[in-house]
Amino acid sequence: MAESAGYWLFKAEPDVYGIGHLAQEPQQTGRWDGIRNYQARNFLRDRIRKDDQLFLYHSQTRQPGIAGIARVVKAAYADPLQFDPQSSCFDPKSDPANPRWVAVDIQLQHRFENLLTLSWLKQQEALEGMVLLRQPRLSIQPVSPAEWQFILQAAAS
DNA sequence: GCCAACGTTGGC
DNA sequence: GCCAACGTTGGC
Repeated sequence: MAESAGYWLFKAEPDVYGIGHLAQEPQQTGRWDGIRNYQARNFLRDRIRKDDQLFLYHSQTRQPGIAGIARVVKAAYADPLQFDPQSSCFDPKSDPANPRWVAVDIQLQHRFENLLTLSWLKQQEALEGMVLLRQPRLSIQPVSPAEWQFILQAAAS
């Protein structure tokens, strides 16, 4: 049986690396690295596939919310930052033969004209079950097909 | 395996 | 900057 592409939400701090930075990259494609939380890592490593789609969510900013859509163009591979002693994401305990942390590459697909704000998302009955609202600190999280469709429709209108 | 101490996230 | 929620660490 063919498995349909998955839907996800990735959090970004727009001051550090947000949708604006991704838009500047060649082919609007960038590496999603620096994930250092096991639950998020497990989604990245074990569940996220090439061609899955994701919402880019801006956190740690004056107006948090969903800024646009991207697509996974390369599935999980070892995050190079974990082996770079200069990096704030350096992990001396990660074994190169069995890397602890992974990255994926994503390509920007669409930047919403208007941010779908967190306060708006919270008001939608259809989104009551969203992981974003139930587990606010998880940086990589699944989105249900119904939630995905609902948000896409709202962004288009 | 428990749990206290500490660190991080992220909305406000 | 504050603080609640949650994750990680390390002694025992």
